[in-house]
Amino acid sequence: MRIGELSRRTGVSVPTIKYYVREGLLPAGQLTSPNQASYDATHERRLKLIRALIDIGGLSVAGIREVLAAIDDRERPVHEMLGAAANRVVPRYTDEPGPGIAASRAAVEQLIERRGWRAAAGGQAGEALAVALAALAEVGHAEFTTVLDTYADAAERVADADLAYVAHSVAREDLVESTVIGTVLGDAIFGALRRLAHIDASARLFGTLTEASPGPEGAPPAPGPDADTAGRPG
Amino acid sequence: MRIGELSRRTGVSVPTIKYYVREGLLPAGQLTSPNQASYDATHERRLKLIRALIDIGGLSVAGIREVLAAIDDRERPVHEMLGAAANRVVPRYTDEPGPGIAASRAAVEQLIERRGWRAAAGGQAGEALAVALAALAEVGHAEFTTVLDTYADAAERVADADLAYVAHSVAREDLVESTVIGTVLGDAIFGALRRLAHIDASARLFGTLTEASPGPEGAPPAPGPDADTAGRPG
DNA sequence: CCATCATAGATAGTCCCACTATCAGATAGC
DNA sequence: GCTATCTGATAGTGGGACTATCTATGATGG
Repeated sequence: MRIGELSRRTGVSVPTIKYYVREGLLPAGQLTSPNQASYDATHERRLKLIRALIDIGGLSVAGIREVLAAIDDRERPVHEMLGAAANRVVPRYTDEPGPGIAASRAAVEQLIERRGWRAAAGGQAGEALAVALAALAEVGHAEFTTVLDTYADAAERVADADLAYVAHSVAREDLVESTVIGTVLGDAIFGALRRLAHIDASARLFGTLTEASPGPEGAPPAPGPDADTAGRPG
Repeated sequence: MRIGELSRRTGVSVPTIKYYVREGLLPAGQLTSPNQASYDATHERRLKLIRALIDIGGLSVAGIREVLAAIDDRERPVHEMLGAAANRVVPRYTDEPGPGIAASRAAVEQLIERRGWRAAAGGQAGEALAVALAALAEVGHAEFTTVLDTYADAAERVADADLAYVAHSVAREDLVESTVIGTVLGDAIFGALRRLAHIDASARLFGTLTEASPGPEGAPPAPGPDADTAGRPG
């Protein structure tokens, strides 16, 4: 197919497709003449993946480039790739950590020890956790750590389910892609489920449905795009 | 205290503090003379909260403005606020949903029914879930829905823990703030825990520690900022 | 009391990111 | 032949989050 059809099938504009090719997210089409290229199903699939990572996962173009590089690198052994794919996805914390970070790191180490996890506390995920816990303490919610073990229980269940799902993949390429998708889109999905569960829990507590109530700007209760401006920039 | 000290205490530059005041995130200081204002502990706390929502939660300034408006609005009843605070946080999906969205919406409705959740499927959280599921189907991973119930189990546990934590708050203001913090920072914390659990699970499967292995760009295994560029833009 | 420093408030500028517009030259397919 | 479409390149746009600069004023310390 030519670029126009690829655009129609994916809903991504032709200039944007070219932009993704320039940025290295999407391989160029097969040139059939100096100014004509053909694209196939792999391009379509890749393009849909890119859009999902941007729209649902909130990843940046640079982040997607690294994720896709991990998917496409067939040299690395599978278990390394799994770690790498997960690592690609950790948000970066540029500014210097505050003073409470040492205590938070210790808490992370203890948690990992306590749960018997075979994971390095100093890795990216552990460090991200430590930074988040330190921030929590900074805003006066150090008490929140009391729920950490419940969170960890839930995370274990989710991780086991993810691994079981990923294990279905036959081809190695599928396996890594499944990991990426499970990690990135799984975050979004779990976040939505968590919010639904919050709504249910507070409904049980307070006896009212709260989700459909319009906010200050009068968000419609019906499905569809609304005026909400919170969230991760696309 | 004056603005300089506020800046020193929070690590936020003076022009940035002024910017937050302009943007309505932070109340202006109490003017003691035409060109002199004093700030107190509430400003410091609020500023730290803003930075946490930006750095850890990845919220935009516009999103934070709405979240803080919900916190500061003392008129709304508590249970509405809980829903609103959660709603503020749902990412927006601007582009038109694909053709599979109808099936995904039905799946969400069934899930809510199945779990007996008192939540509207058409609300923001439900719609976000439907969009994410539709995207999953688009990239050929419709099978992922088989783990949905496991995710929902985990989400229920997390939500119960969150509510129990929030119930500790005595003052109504604290209650809403706890909800916001729990929702936004809790997402980040759970995400990090999930990644640690992934690492552990794949270590158990493949017998290797994968987290500390350097990526393609040679990310350091030690704590501290690194070259990773993936993640939510700040 | 005066020099030096910090401050309020305002406006303009910067940098990055994710596109988007325009163009020239060439080709597809009728 | 004619028109819609394409490639490849370069430049421009709009939004977001700051950041720099400036003026006029007040605070502080010797």
